[in-house]
Amino acid sequence: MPTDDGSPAGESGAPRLGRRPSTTQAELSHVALTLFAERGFDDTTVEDIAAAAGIGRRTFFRYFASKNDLPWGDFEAQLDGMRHHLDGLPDDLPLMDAVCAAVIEFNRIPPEEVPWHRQRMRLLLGVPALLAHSTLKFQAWRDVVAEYAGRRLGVPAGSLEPQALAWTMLGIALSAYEQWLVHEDADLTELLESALRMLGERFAS
Amino acid sequence: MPTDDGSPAGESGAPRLGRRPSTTQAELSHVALTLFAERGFDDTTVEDIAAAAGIGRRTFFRYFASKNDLPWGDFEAQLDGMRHHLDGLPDDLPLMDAVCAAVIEFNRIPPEEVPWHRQRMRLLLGVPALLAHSTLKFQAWRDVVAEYAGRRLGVPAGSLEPQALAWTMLGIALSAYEQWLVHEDADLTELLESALRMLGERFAS
DNA sequence: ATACTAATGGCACCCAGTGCCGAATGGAAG
DNA sequence: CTTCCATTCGGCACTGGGTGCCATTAGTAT
Repeated sequence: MPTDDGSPAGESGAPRLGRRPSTTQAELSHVALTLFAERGFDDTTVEDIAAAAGIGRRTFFRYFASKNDLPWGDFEAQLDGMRHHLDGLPDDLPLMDAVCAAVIEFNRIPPEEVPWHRQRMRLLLGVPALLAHSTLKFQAWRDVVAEYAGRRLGVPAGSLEPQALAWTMLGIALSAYEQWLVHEDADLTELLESALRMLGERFAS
Repeated sequence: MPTDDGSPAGESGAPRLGRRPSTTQAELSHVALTLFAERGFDDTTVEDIAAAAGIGRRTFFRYFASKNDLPWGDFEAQLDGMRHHLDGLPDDLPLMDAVCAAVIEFNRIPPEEVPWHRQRMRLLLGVPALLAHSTLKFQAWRDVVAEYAGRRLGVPAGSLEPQALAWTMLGIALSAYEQWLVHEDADLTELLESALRMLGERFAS
């Protein structure tokens, strides 16, 4: 499963042994997203993608576990980034502030990548099959938040408080994303901050 | 599509015309849940279920749009119930209190149905394929909450506030469910109240 | 050249889901 | 009882995602 291979293109020092991979996850992802934009997700078969990338259908499934994983790229790496960011926050920062900061930071995207990311998210949240599949990815995201919260609160990550907090954060982030997709000119960071602020005000009744 | 037929067994006044359905959604659902409990969801094929129910594979798909829908029963009817309950709440009840009350009411289950419901939810939240599919069902649930909140706030249901609120409520409910599934003796209503209280306290920092 | 390693991709297979269409089952009209 | 009609049933063939198996290919090391 090259899906979890950290060195897909083979730049690392290791002299490389055996036949080299003929493509990369990123390459496949790119090819696929292009096809999706042209014909739509459902009308693009795995065979189409494999053909467009010049590999066999069977080989495709060695790079991605499923067609649904294509738009996600290397999500695990991003999660590691968030974990790292959370660990670097000072302990005297209130838990909520820390988590909010992490959510905002996690979703900060460089201006030049905005159109690209928009298209990706429009797919993920707009295509039912992808939206459904995304739940499994978001579960991993929630785990990151819950583990941090659990550590800070001195309770198991699986207990109610961390879990509820993680779910809430996911909800806030996704509703901000929905707004972002609808309003072409909106700024994601501002939407996130606004949504977080709203929640605080509404609950502090 | 008998899936949205309100009178599956034919008790309504209409004299019935043409051949009568040979089974019902509820019957199929029951048969399937039994098989799932025995062999597990993934190891039970639609053909198995159809055979156990004494119908053809093709006919199965006239009662349920997908294998994933089996554990859900008539979710739409329950949503109607929640809509109705929300509409009946007094207008001077603060929005948050109203929504919290509705969430708790929606998830109140008669004691005799607890074991059954536990098994259903254990499936829905434990089997990846079902968890993914559930996102689509929860979307409808969120819409109910968001529409009420939008009406109360005088803004479109699709705007940030109602959406964020609906997401948050879903998150709270699901984290309470997770606890409920882990702790055999826990009371769902208490868990929900506890989770909602927690959120209020944490955000009122 | 040989041996070893790793990726490729064809083939057959399973399963979910769908379109098509004739057969079965009922009530109502003659 | 027969005819007509509405509705469901279910077989058949097909698409498309995903997997196990295994021979083939393309590299490195000796």
